[in-house]
Amino acid sequence: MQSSETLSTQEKIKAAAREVFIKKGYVAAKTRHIADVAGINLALLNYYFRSKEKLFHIIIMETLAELFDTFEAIIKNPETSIPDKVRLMVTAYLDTLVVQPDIPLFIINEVNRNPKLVIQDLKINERIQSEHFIQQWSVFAAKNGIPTQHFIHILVNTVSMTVFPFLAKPVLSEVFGIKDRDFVDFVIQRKQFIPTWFDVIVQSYKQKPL
Amino acid sequence: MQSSETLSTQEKIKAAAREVFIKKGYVAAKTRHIADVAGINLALLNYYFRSKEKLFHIIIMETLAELFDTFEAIIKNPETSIPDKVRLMVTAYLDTLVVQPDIPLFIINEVNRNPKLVIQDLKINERIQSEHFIQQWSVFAAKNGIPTQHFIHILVNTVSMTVFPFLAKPVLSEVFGIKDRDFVDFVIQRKQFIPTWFDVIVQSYKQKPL
DNA sequence: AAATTTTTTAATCATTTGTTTAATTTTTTT
DNA sequence: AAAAAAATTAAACAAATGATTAAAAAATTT
Repeated sequence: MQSSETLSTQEKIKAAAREVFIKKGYVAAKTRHIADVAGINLALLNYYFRSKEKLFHIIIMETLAELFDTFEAIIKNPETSIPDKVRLMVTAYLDTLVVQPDIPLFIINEVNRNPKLVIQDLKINERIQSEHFIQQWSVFAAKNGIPTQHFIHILVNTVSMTVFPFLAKPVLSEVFGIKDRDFVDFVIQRKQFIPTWFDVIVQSYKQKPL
Repeated sequence: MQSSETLSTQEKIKAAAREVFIKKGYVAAKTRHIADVAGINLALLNYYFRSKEKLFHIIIMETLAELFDTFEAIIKNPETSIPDKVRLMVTAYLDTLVVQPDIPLFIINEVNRNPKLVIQDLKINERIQSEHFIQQWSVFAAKNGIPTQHFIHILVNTVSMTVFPFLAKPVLSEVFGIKDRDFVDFVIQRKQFIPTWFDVIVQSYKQKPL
């Protein structure tokens, strides 16, 4: 076990690569910058990881894996209701993103740059398609009068409301004067609000179907 | 007046630059690629626009200006109610984005890369702060029991639900099998749904305040 | 038609950037 | 301690890239 001051060279490079790639994106990230941040000689990057591309692949895969681990654990839990799962999901992701606010733009950029990446190397389809969750949603939807095709809309709404503020952060900052500290408060408020809005949208189907 | 086949060299460069910058982003866009798409000699790009940076600045400013023209026109219209404005806004932007789906990621990337750009060169603050709109929202919020601080949340929700699907398009495509044609249908459905969800969220404040 | 200006082109420059090489230092094994 | 292996470094390479230059071609003005 190593202390945080005595990371191995490999670990220093990975930590620096994670920081730089997530902040700048693949194209704008430069190997010399990563080497500087890691405090190592440039050649060591290729010595340990062969190429920028290969190093990047490791970083984005680890980042995506962490996010999907959370997702998978929550939707596959047989103990929680659908609204519980939404609340857990929103809370988990907002807690993560508050301390790593650059992750959404990073992921979205790289998935757009290479869409096959997601489905090929990670086997997301298998991981997302949980029998339990599909079944649970069907029951929930039926009980609330929600048409099957609306699953994707409601899912997109929830993810949108959770993730989009991090993409729009500079706009909120410059146009609405929401500085870093205010932004954290703003996001913390949404941990409560978003699950409520989810409920409100769901309830609306019972009252008057769209 | 020139026909579309006989654009001036300047116009050909701008059209190509718009296409390439929006598709690739500033860093990944290469001047030689822009020149190729425009069908002109590379040196002409610098002859007419001095530098890649200056050309880019023109493109992003024009793109932002178009989007804000729409926004300004809608919120400053004294004839329409708040729900009307939401509906008009959602419809206008979804219609635009269906034919130019790469714009959201382009804007978000470049605003994140240089946040000052938005507030400095465009004077967005002045344009957004409409006395009429602020007044109208105050009345609307009071009538529906919406706390003042929730304005920003509800605005962010509406924009999130409208814009985010275009950022997540490859995920929807690869993970949920929503191909190009399906995506257009999906977005068209949301032209109706999002204003309804806005109403639903607003209504929820009357019934039981958060 | 001649002169002048504008536009276009091919070639080149200077810098950046990902990667490699060969030598040196450090660590591990014998 | 000697030998072998692993890690590190400085230097350099090759390709890509934004920009410039000087000459040629085209258009405009005189």
